[in-house]
Amino acid sequence: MDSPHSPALVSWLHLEEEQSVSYLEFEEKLATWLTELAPVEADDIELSFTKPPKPEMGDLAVAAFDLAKKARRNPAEVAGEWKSAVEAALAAESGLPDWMDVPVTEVRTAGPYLNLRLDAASLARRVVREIVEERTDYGRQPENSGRKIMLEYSSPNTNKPLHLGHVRNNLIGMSLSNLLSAAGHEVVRVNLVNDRGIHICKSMLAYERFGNGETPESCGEKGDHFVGRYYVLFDQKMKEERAGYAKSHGVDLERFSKDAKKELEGDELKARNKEETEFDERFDKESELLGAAREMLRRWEAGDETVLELWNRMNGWVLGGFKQTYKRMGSEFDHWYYESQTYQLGKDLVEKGLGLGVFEKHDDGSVWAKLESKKLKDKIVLRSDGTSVYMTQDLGTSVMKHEDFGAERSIYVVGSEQQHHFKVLFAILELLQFPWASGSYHASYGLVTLPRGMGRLKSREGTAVDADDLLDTLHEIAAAKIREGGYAEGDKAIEAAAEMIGQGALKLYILQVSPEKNIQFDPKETIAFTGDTGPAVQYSHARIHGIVRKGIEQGLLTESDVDGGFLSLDSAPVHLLEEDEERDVIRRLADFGKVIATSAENLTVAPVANYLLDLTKAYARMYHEHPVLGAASAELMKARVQLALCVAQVLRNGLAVLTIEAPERM
RNA sequence: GCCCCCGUAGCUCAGUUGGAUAGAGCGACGGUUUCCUAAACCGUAGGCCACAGGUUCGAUCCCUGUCGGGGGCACCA
Repeated sequence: MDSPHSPALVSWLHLEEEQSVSYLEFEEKLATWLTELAPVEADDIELSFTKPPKPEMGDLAVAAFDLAKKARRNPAEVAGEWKSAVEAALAAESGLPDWMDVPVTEVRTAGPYLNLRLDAASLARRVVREIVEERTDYGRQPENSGRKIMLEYSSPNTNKPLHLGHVRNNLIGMSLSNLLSAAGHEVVRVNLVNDRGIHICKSMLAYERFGNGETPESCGEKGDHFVGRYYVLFDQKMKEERAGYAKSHGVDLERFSKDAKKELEGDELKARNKEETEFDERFDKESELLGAAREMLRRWEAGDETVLELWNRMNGWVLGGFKQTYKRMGSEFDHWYYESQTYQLGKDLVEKGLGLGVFEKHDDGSVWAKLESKKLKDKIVLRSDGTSVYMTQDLGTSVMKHEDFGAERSIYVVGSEQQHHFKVLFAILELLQFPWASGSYHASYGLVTLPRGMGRLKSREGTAVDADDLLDTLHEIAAAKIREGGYAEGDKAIEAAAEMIGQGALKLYILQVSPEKNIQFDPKETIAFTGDTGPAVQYSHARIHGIVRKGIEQGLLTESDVDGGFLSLDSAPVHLLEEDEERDVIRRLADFGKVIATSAENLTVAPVANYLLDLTKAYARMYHEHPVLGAASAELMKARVQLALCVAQVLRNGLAVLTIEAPERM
């Protein structure tokens, strides 16, 4: 790689540059160095390291398959020559390259593989130094990508409270923002609130008719649950009306029930289904309640003041409730968009697109996007009555978002059920020739389903697992566990710990699963707190701080020893850490930056979550085998304390990406 | 009918972007406690990586097909 600096400047910068090289960059340099030594010209081959299957085989492995293929030779033979070349370079009189502050101490071949062993003491010193110097920045890449990335997530409807699906959405959105920011990008987090439409009018109408002027304050209810209750009430009243309608029209609704249909087959079933849709269509047209809701929407769009006033009041209640939940979960946004303010925007765009031939007006006045060239079905963008649809609104908002922030990439965190919508959206944006359209990306994720028989966590509204209920339940279970085990004292401390642990359990449980997969959500497993769980990671972190406290108590360490959170680099001889379990932990600590970088490239935080679980286990093994405070010498004790503190720092940094708190005591 | 995603231990999930002997947790069975928090550690059992072809020196990973599960293909959002 060419340096942008002149040779003189580089030499002047030398010391500083060397220090700022992260372990991640060290591995990259090592890879290019190896490429140059390869017995086959390999400029076009990108070497990547893997881990040998067994630790005693070495620290890094490279396969010679690609080289061998290029030279049409035997891989093992190529590896053998390669090994000789590397050994010669290591033994050269000119010494090792300046950047190689962790020397390669051994090169071995195992068939087609080249296994390298790194000097353990140097590696320990280097990794520990990097962590101690960078602390919360360890694993982060400098903010030099020059890329601004916009992330839209959460996107709630203001007619009912947040549910389990929103929880996954928020967790993915929050953690992905943190991850991309850690990878050196500038991130803008945006929430597009869906605060308008017929569903909003339903809860408004129910409130207007049956609310008797009560408010969230008057009945001590969280605003979003309050409004959600009326949304459910609307549905109930609709069902009642439907039943009455059926009766007065001589239709037996029992005929449409699942039980009744179970006995039908083929044409009979088809006929019955048709009968049902026809009935529903008729009822739809004639329903008094639905008609009133539609009328309300018309008045809303016409700017009717009483409707707008009610809408404002109820939206305020819901948003107030959402903000409480967001705050509790740690969800933050840089900017909020409201559909009520953006839903008209797309119309101008459509006008413009008509000129470009992207859209086409039909005889009935409706306007369609022509998508044949993208191998998609045409999509309506303006109804025959001139009103806009979801797609129109999203087109407008996309343009507005880009005008406001000019992000190079725009990521939409939205469930996989909307894959088709985004495929169409991006296709239209491209046809409209927005240069930034290709930077659009749908970060899709799967559903969260419950195992059957899980009624306990169903929401107050009875439709889905309510987010607040879920957080409360986890909190309570954690609190009970803490009381039982006597892990904390005082109500305040118990409550605080319970909240951290309950959320840690939930967040890690959800984030460790790859986003594209559906999650089978089993609350029991989430709050087990043992094994591969968030609390286990948090617990490791807390115990490390417990060790330091104990060390000070026992007079083995002084307050000033660990003044800055770590021991000083001089006082902790980490090169003494030679046990297998210690080396394993050090190697894992070194890998953190790579995990962050590749996870960011792949737009998923799941590997970060799994990395933390693995690090936790590796640490537990080490801790179990090798006493820290009871180490054979004071020197070794300090080295182990330092390593433990490094583990705690990396756990903390990783948990921070996942928006999980790292408690110092539990 | 067409499109997208998923299928790995009894259950819930990882799997270094195609490489060496496929890994965890839970559950089961057995062990470890005068020792820094047992919310722990160690061991045993448990696998045709859904199935069948193909590409490749090499496939859990890529391609095609079949089966199974989920989601979608609105003048709903």
